[in-house]
Amino acid sequence: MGRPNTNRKNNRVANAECSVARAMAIVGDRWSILILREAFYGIKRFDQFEYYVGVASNIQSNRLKRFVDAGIMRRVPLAGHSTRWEYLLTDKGRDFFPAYLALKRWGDDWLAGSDGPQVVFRDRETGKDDKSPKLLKPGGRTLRLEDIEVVAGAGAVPFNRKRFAKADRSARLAKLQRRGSPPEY
Amino acid sequence: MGRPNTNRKNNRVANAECSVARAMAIVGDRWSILILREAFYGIKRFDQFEYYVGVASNIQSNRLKRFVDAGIMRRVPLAGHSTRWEYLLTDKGRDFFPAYLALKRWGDDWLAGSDGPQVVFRDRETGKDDKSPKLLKPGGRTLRLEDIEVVAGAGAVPFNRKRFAKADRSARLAKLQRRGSPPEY
DNA sequence: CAGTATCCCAAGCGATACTG
DNA sequence: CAGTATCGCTTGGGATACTG
Repeated sequence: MGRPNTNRKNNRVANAECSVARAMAIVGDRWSILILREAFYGIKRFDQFEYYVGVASNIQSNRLKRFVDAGIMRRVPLAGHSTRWEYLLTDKGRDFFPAYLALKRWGDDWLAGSDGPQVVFRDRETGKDDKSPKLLKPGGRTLRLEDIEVVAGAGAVPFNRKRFAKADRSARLAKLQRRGSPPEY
Repeated sequence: MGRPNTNRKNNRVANAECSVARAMAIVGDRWSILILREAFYGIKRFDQFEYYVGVASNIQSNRLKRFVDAGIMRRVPLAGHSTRWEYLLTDKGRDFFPAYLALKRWGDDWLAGSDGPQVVFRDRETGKDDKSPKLLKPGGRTLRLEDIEVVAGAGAVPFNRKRFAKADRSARLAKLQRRGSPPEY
């Protein structure tokens, strides 16, 4: 960090408590999300993951173990066999789907080839092909960064409690109203 | 991959075209998402990122460059200075926020400490503290993996077009109806 | 089929020093 | 302040070989 960052210890704690940092510790590498992608597409067996993801078997083995340890997948015997297995998503794993979807939506909007996305999701009820949905505000409008303000949560460590103190709100709001708009990013 | 995966070339192509894989090539490492987090919280300057993220300056320098190259941030002179800069989110960068939020929501739901999340987002309009919103179906119901079916998109490479052929739908639906429910994950 | 073991290289990362 | 340069360590990853 160039000059010593004397704050390092504080943000070590803050990062350890950051739920996004925790999520990235599980899925934040090159292959994990691709393996999850295949799981969302219905893939269950080792060799099928291998085939569709194109990852080395040692790496995949490592990732699947990590997923089982993290409670994202469970490893169950394939019906009738004692030495063959399936890797099935748990509730926790299935619940990651919206995050996958939001990532996909961003990629489709900003990184896709000119021909459009590789896959789309079709609603089972309506049969309609939809682009991955955007995050909506409860009212139904698309949620944007500008719509929100950050405040400390219930479990905030001191470092974050100070930083995002709710007390700031009135001061910050006043400032906003003087400027008439949310901060420029 | 143990035995040679003769399909490797195909999924190299398929992965290169996968918009999630592309997204992860930009933000799929330990630090990127934490730097983005700070940007979403309003941080703009090099030393402030350093302070709040706790990353080594060489790594951070590298990531900020990557972000600028990827069009997620722009580097602009700080008002009045010629040798000081700000890193501001572009539209593309700001539009990543929902993906960040979905990730956070999953982390808060499944990985947070017992005391609750570190930070919450407060709606600027209503002033209400909200958990990060879930993805909603257009109707308003929470979107779940079971609600959708995967079909090839407009830009699908042959590998994916075959795999997710829309023609499968009737066959798959019939199968589903026989079973009465979506595939077990 | 479903992995494990090994080897070796490349990249990531942290610490420190240095510069305009 | 805002980085760059360098060094050495550690991790990730690809290829191949091997096992029950």
